[in-house]
Amino acid sequence: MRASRMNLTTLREDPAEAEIASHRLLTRAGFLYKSGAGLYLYGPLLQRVVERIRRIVSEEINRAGGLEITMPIMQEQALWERSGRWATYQASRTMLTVKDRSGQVFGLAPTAEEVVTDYASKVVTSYKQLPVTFYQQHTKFRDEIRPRFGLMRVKEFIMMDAYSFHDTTASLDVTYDGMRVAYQRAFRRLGLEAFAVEADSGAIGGSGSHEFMVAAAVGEDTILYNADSGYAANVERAHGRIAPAGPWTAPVAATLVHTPAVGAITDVIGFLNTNGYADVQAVHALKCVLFVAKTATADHTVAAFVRGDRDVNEVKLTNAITRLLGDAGPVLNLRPMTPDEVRAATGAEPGFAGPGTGLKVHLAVADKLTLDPAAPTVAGANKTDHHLVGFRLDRDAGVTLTWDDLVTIRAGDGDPKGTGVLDEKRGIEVGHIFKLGTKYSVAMGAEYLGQDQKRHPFIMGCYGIGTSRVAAAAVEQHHDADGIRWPVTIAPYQVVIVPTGKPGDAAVEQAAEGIYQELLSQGIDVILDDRDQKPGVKFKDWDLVGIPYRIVAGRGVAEGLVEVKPRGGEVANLPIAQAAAAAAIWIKERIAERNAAADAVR
RNA sequence: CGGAACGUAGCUCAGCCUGGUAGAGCGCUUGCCUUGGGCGCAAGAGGUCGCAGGUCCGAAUCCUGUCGUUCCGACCA
Repeated sequence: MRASRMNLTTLREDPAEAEIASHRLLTRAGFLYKSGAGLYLYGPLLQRVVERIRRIVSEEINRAGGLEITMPIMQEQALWERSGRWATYQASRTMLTVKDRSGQVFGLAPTAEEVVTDYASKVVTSYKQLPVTFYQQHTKFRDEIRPRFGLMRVKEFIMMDAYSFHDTTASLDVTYDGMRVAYQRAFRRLGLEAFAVEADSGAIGGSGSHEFMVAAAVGEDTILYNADSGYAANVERAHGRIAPAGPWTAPVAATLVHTPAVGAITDVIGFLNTNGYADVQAVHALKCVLFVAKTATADHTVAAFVRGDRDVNEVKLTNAITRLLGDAGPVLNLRPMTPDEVRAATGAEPGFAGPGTGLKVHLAVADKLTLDPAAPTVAGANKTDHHLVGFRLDRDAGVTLTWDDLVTIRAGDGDPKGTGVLDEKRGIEVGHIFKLGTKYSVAMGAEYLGQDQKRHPFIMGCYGIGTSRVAAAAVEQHHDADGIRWPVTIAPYQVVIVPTGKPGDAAVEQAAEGIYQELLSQGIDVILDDRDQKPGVKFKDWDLVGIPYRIVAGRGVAEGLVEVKPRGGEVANLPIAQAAAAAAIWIKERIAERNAAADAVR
């Protein structure tokens, strides 16, 4: 490709709304154009990057046995009602809908379990066809509350979504592990350092779920991990060991104490320390957080209790409530109570809620890891400006408690698998694998005929990779002060040739053209920068765009030399005749490294 | 959903408080100069100031509404 024909448009200044490197650089280098909030046009360069990502992902899913298909983006409401997900997606308002001329309502695919399950139920009729995996890489829609960070969180994006069908859980386990390997191979070929973490699988079915994370400070997920034991989990599901609270000098019976205008636990403890309870600490307090959990049929008021120094994990709480509700669930939405709702539930100003008498909620859940029912605590008294000191859950509770896992694990907590301590980092979720079980097949009546001559619902797995998000994650992981440093496997072009020198310098132009033609003939994706620009402009542009390898034909040409330079690497001078071969070899070596890394995946 | 800010040239922004009919830098076009890190010289094109009302002799500027964008927040008691 000749640069004069590429419609290359680079910006010298950062776009005003870009907060993270990938958004900033992709916009400045002309890969990305914002069409609306959370809506982006992929420019010619990004199109090539996405195409390469797509190809590598497809190759790996194919290798794992996947069959590529294309499913409709517009999906009938009736189909989604068969799985029961129409209501949940309407409640959470994450699905965009459209109407056709007759008024029929369609959802725009956020995922495609319903469509593919319906398909499988029609075309997969015998156990002899199992296992089978269908997948696509297609546009998805999510009505995000807040799209942001450029390509990272958008309303419309490209996702690889795969769905596997099985007759046994053992078969699902095999495919699930095969997909894990395929993902890891794909990410290594794509040049991403991704790692698998245990993920929340929701309270409904699902015997396992892992997310694939790219470590990045701008990531929206928090991961707890221990490099020694290999434990890694999303904070939404992470387990840990937490040191128990030590003893303190508590009154024998729960004692009502006037704690004027101190609602927050640290303030309450500080107040008590100077008013007769010198050794009580936040770990001895009982934190009560009030929520409203919405299900399809009702709003349930919920009180959640954790130790005073810890936080409630809303994902864990949602799952706990769903387990508690059973058939009355699932929880579609969980939100903190408004101050007015808190007053109604406790009869007190916010800040003084507790599990004693006077608390009026439908459900009360206590954290089993951090709370000891027999230990004395400090709890809100459900009376403005008052706490109960020496309160015991086993003796003084005014509500019926359910014990479950609610606490948010944090750095410094013990590794649940061993003796080490957990650390914390941020990650970008680029993939997710999930054992679905029979949730969709049972709901939708998707069955096959087994060897036993009986009908059985499919056992399913589903798997996703954020194809377009991978491009953004790659930039987050590979950039420097000058611009993007694309991994060779996904770079829009692999080599750029920059002729410099006086216009009409025939020797320079011939050298550049010769190298260009030679690389083209070798199938290398190469750019010849034939623009009438000063060298500085050209160098800046290609560093920004992130082409991995650069050949400069300039003042050395008189001595028969050109310069070669990998992006971010050292300059070397080579005879003109050797430049193309050197570039081709360098490219092939980098690709071979990626493939070797992929082959090393266990 | 709640709150705040912003919307002026392709981009980044100034002008608005104190109304008088629009500016800078970059980019773009043309010509000259020539070419090793975006910064040589000159000339030029380009905006009914998001949209709709209102006030006024006069509105980018003041008022109201509306649309859009961005950021923050949604209560851990």
